Amino acid sequence: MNIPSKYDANQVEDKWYAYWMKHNYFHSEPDEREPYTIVIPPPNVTGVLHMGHMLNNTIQDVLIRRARLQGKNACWVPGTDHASIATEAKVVAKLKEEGIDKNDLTREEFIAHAWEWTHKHGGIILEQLKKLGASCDWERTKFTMDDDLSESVIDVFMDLYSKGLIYRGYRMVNWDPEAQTTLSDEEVIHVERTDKLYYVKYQIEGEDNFVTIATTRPETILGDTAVCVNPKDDRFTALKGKKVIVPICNRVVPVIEDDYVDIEFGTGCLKVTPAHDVNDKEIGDRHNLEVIDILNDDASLNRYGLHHEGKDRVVARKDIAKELEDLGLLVKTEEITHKVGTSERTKVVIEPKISAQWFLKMKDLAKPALDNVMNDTIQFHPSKFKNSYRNWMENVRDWNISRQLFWGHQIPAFFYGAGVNDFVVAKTAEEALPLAKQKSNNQELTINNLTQESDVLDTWFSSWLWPMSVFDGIRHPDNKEVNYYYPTNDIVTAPEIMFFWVARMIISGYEYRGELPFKNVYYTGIVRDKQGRKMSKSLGNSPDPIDLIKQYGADGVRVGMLMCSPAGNDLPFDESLCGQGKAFANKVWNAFRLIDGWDVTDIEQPEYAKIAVAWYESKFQQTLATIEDHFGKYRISDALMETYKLIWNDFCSWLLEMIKPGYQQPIDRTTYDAVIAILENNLKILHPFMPFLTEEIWQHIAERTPENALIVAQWPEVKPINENLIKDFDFAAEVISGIRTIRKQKNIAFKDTIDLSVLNNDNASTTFDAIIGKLGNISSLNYTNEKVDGALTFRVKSNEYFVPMKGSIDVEAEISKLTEELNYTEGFLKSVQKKLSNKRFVAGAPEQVVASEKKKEADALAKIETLKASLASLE
RNA sequence: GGGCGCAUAGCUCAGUUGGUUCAGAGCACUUGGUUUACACCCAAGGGGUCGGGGGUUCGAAUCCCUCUGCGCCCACCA
Repeated sequence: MNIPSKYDANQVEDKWYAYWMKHNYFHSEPDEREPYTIVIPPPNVTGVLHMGHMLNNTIQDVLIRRARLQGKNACWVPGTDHASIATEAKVVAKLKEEGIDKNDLTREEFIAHAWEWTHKHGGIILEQLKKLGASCDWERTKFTMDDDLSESVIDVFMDLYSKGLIYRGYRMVNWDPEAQTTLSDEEVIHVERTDKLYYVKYQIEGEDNFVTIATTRPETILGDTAVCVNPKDDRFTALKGKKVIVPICNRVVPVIEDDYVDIEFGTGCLKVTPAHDVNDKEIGDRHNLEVIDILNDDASLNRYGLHHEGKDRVVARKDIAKELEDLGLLVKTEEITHKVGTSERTKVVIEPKISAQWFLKMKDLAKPALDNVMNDTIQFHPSKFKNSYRNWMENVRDWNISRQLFWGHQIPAFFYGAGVNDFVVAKTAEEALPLAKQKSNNQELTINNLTQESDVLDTWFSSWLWPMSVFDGIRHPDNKEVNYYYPTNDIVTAPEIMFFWVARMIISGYEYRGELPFKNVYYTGIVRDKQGRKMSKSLGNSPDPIDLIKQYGADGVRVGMLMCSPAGNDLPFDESLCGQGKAFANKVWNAFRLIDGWDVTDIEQPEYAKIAVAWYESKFQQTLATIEDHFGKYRISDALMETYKLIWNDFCSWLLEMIKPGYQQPIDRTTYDAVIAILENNLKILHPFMPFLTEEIWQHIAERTPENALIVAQWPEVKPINENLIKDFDFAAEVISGIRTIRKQKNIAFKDTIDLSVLNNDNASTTFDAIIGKLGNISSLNYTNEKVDGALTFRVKSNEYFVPMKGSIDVEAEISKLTEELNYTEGFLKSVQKKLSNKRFVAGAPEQVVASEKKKEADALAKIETLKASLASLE
């Protein structure tokens, strides 16, 4: 065979990905096997792969590959999200570069541009996932604006409307002046920042007296329609029933009283601007105040801004503050730290704005979604996220689902009038017309009187259906696919989108299929740099995943990412971890090269090889059980680390060293075959983590038909564990370690053989003696009944080992070593005896604990005896 | 303002119901080692009063209280 001495990851990875694709291993069709399904969290269609995607998709691929090896019908559905706001913003920016203003385009023209952009950039991210080794069923690739998925979205909208769960209302919503659309509450991020708090005097009507209010937004003064104090605040009793004059616009507004006002804050006197603050709106509603909206959609001042009309709100704020100062109405300013709502997408400060929007009533829908997470029907990993989930669900508010954008699913509603409710919900104008005639009581209506709602739906209103819609389970709830694949098994996502996405998928799942959308939710952490900062494009602290793959191989990067990513904890990413992954690939490759280079003959199997193989088989089974346990608990990092240690330490450092034939010696066929079988099992359990490397080696080991590729091999079967063998090995390993220590201390090269005598106080098994002889390069291993004079010694448990020295030994050094050990043992004995002489311990502790303490005491006593005897013989 | 979580070796983290093999792993570090797979390697070794204080218990990294320092989520205080 032609085995290269260096492992070339890039070349190997491209080769096997192409091979897997060619043989269609990733594709799934419903059959008799148990399904194992994951739907990908669809990345933004025009996005590029970042480290978060790398982590997230590596985990999904590990899970799906493992399931495939376990003989399940593994199906990983990929796809992308149209990402309404984000994509529209990109298209707007691109058009702007070309000198085109979105407002000059018709809806159809704009959407054509958006599709062009989507076709150009969409799918890049999916190609990048292939480099990572993602074994997605690419034939099933979906896009949230595919015809069938769009139709599902519209169907759901109409259904929820018919159930009375969707309504249109004139409400205070979050307005993003940059994107010029409303946002859901979840899309508003509260950011702490320091602003100025302005104290402004309002003259009391008909008096020379003033009242002072405090505000962070002096520009909104122009929209003030009242001044409010707390009725319990006796400082302001004189103000009752009076009116004040709003500065600059000189509007005369009433002084009202409301419990909402915090007596402690500012001056205890609040200006009320119902159009621009949620609380003010509520106060306004209670007191029937006029609502004066002073802003345009881009957050510049409108005609109510008077001589400030047309200025941006931020500019106007400064200018108005200046004007107030000039008027002598600005008492003072002070710094204030508070939280300001900003747009998740555009980062600009959100403007509360009253407008007519579409809402989904959430409260009743949320009920089963809450219950089934709390009772673990759907499991969260880690479970700590149940708390915040519950908190959100219990306080869930109606979901603003309309967006003033073009790119997305246009709301299927047709207006026949200007009123908030002058509409009917229908797929087409033709279907809408009779309904409109009926609802409006106007038989004269024609199709030309109908206008479709121009708003589109929130992006999440399509992704919340993803686990169902990718299997066409909305339009055809009884189709074979959805019945087979749904509910899916796992969803792997970031806690940041728990409310945006996870919660809503659970809600829609129960509403439309009456059951959970997935059984497990695995929350990944945030990928951070060494300084603990979140990796982001804007900070420029994120390595390019594709560069990493080029440098370390996809397998290396996968291992690097998983080495440090416990579920739900942030991942402090350090590129050197990828180096560790690459080193591991190299290690496995070289182990294979060693085995591959052996000359196999039909000689008899040596006893030590038989034992070594039997030991590893048990060790493998024991470790496999641990790995399965980790997987069961979604502790992927631990599963990987366990696999890593098994292969590096137990397989390479111990087993291969134990059975390795001497220089230019052949190996017997029995051992060789056993080692190949062992290697194959190792490759199987390593495959989910390092798919490329393992397939490469697998295919080198033997000629494989496509049916016998590693990717579709069978997960190792469970066999009984010989625990005595493992125990005996551990003992032998300590002996070998003791020999190595003496060699190092005395500078005895490995190639020089040594003799070893044993005083077998511990009655230790002799099973591994041949192996001790081999790995210790022992010329003769003798059992003895008495101490050996003039020898170096070490102890394992209560066994004593003697390495006779030909020349003189360093008596002083031996004495000090033994004395140190004696002192330690005596101290240890003392603490054990103290415990045993405590009556309450003996009475209170479980029997086995007491017994073990007694055993410790006896062992220590025996050890002290032998140590003393050794010392005596030296002195 | 409400809620949740974290603090264990230089770094990143395990440590399940308090008790055998409880103070661990990987990396890093120190020392030695290359004719016989791998220096992306092998071997040996050092390193922690388990954040501070108090309590419960025969016994606490583990349970309780408290303090300190971080992190996250939610929330309409101008």
